[in-house]
Amino acid sequence: MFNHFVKQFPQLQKQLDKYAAYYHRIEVPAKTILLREGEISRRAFIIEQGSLRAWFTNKGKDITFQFFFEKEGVSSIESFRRVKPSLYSIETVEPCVVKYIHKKDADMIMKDLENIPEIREQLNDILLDRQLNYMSHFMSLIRDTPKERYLNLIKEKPQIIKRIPQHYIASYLGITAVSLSRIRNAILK
Amino acid sequence: MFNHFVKQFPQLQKQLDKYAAYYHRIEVPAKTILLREGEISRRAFIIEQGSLRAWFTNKGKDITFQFFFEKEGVSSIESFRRVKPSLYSIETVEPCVVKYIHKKDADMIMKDLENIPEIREQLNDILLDRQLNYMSHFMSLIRDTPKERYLNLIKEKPQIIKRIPQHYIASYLGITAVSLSRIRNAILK
DNA sequence: TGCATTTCTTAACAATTGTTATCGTCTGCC
DNA sequence: GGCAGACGATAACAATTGTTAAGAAATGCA
Repeated sequence: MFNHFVKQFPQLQKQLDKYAAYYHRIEVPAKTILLREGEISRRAFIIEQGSLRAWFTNKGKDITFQFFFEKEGVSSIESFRRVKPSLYSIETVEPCVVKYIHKKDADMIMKDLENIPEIREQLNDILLDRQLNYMSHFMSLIRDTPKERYLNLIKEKPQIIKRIPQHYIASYLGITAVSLSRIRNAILK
Repeated sequence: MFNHFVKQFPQLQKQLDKYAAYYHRIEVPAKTILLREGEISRRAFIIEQGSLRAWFTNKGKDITFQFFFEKEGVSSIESFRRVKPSLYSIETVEPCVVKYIHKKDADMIMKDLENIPEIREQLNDILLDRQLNYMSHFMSLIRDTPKERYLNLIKEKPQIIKRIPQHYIASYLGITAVSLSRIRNAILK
């Protein structure tokens, strides 16, 4: 909920704005961990300014699997909704201004919103969108080579290329930083 | 909806059973295409017996990205719900007995069910489960080597290893059939 | 400005995977 | 039973990616 598709639904956004008083606003430097892997998420975030990444550790290396930018909502959804330890950390990449809401307030708001059938439908649409989003990522990973995925990223999400350090992008593509550097070199011909 | 998580929700299953009359039952041989890539999905399926795969073509090769077995629900969800051309085909792997429901009937049933808050919550849970499922697949693809993914498949989904031809499994793992054969050989030591 | 840290590139070599082709085995079916 | 097609293993070679290391370039901050 409150995820990065919210911005596509102005009507829903309007509803959420009614609850603006429940949001807290903080400014944090780069590399600030907002949620640590293994902890239970008790806050959901919206980015006002800056960028975040979601990452986890595996065999001593950290692997980034998602990036977030302005106006996007961020939470460890399974941890937030189901009150379980998060499988990953959420950390600022750039210095950020973020707003957050506590779980108890979010739950209350959701109870309100779910009584409005129209809003309910939009929330369902958001859930479906997220699912299709992950599905299409998954399909791309088994279909495309790393070079194709990188070219695709340049076309589809240029802000990632411009604003995110390359070694984070490398793990997002499923390769090493060295390999991504070689791919970039090969693209220049 | 009606997906492979339904079986985890007996109460929901009970509700769906009330509408059993809307389901049609068919027996089809192996390699029968139930939905063709590019077509609009007008039916949702439940497998009574047998196995299915979801696949698409890319550069002349076909890539399988999901398998389904008994009691699981199968549909091209974005095509079925949003009335858009499907991004992939759905095809039997083994000879199957499947039940299906027409979209107009499914829509009607959903309208009924959504009025029951308890059921609504379970449907939401199902959507969230699917999302987490794809997310965890995605994380595994950028985290693990093909060999690790294959070993994981043996442990987590042995029915895939036992019942699905190897070259389908290979594309599901994001590698070629030759490479999977080599990995199997290496595992034997 | 200057320094420490982070980020990126490149090289050399090892390991893995892709490609193409061949061959043996299995399977379903008439 | 016999046949055609599907399936899987293997070989040889090309291409890609991983690993480790070193150094250059960029960045942030005191």
